[in-house]
Amino acid sequence: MRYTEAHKEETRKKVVKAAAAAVRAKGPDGVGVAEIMKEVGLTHGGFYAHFPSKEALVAAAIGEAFDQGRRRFGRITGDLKGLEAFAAFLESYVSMEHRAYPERGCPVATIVSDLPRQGAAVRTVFDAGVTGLISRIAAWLPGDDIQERQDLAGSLVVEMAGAVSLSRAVSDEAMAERFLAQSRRRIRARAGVSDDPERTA
Amino acid sequence: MRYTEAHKEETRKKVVKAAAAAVRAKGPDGVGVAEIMKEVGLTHGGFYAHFPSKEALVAAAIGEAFDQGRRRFGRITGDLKGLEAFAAFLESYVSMEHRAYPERGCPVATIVSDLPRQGAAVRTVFDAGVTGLISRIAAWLPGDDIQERQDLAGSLVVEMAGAVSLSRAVSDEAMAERFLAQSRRRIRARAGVSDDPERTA
DNA sequence: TGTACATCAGTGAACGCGCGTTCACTGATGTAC
DNA sequence: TGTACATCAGTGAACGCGCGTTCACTGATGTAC
Repeated sequence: MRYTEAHKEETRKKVVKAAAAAVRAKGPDGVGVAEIMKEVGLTHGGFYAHFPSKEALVAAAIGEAFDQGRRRFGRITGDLKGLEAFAAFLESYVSMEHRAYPERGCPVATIVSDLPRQGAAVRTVFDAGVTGLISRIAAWLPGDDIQERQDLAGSLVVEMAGAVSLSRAVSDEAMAERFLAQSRRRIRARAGVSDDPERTA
Repeated sequence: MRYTEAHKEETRKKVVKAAAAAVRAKGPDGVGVAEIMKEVGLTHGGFYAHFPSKEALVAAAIGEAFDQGRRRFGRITGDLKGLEAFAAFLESYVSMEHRAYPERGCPVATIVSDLPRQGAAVRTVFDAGVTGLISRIAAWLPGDDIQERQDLAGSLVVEMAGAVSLSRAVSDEAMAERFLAQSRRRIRARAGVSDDPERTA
């Protein structure tokens, strides 16, 4: 079979990408190695040519999920700066759309409560992802006190991710929508975003 | 073996109680039927004399966890009323103590992200639990507009549960403590609780 | 009051299943000569 | 330029394990007579 030089790296990427979606959709313990390999068109036996263990894959997958989030929200905010960028990010994050597609959404909202049960490698990647996310948001907030911006950003992330994960946890769609709408409105107020007239309260 | 009339009911209660702790500690899919029966001093075979399936046990366990929460926070708030009761509840909920003991904590903060993967019976119980929790908090908030109080309570629960679950998800204790302290401070401000001098910002 | 039988919570072996991981093997291609 | 060998990503059978669930059985007690 012997493949070209770049082939192995490409396969690895495909596996990580598939895992990044699967981990968010079904949780780290809900996905199987065989299942992910099959999605990529391979058999499970070949897995260990790429990863030393399932845990290593889960760690890589969560890292990839955070990277996707970064790129995605870079695209969403576009050329916007400061609070306008944050407002755009917020609308897209705290939304029924985000709720509906965990497999391509923010890993924080998807797997928070799975994390305490994960191994050290996974948790390290998650810590870094959360720190990065908060720093990016802090950079959009006004004010000279960096620590204060960081702290506010942390609290905003807590409510944003909390709203999306709780909206997914309840099966009543109306309740879910209410959580999201309320959190969106209140987060906007807390961050100092001026009210958007097209939005309902 | 034949037992007294009340015996079966007592056994059932013990099983549910053990499950309520285990489900919060390890997640609904992380606990085994055999493990829980063993904790109660029985063998796994007898399980199906009490429950039709594992899912039924998980549903009962989550209901029990919400009930425990209700009793627990009734104890904590004591004779306090209105915002004072809420403030006491908040201090105890958004705390390192709560973070450290998921097995006796609020089920919302413990298993949010497991819920979308659970069956209908479990999700129904969870919906009811969340609704009850929010209503109790809404009753403590000031204002005449019931809907507005309910909405604010929802947003507060989102941040409270979000803060505790995110604080558990990160392994860095300092980061965890910061999340909790910041959320506590900002939730107090949002709910209109007057600043408590003994507390650091 | 005494005896035979019914009840049923709990036992423990067994089931089928899916999991993570291991391993001997394959075979197309790169490399050495 | 041609031939022999080494490489190694991927295959597929097999492993040990723990899971939820089933089931024939037990045996102390309640009930019928």
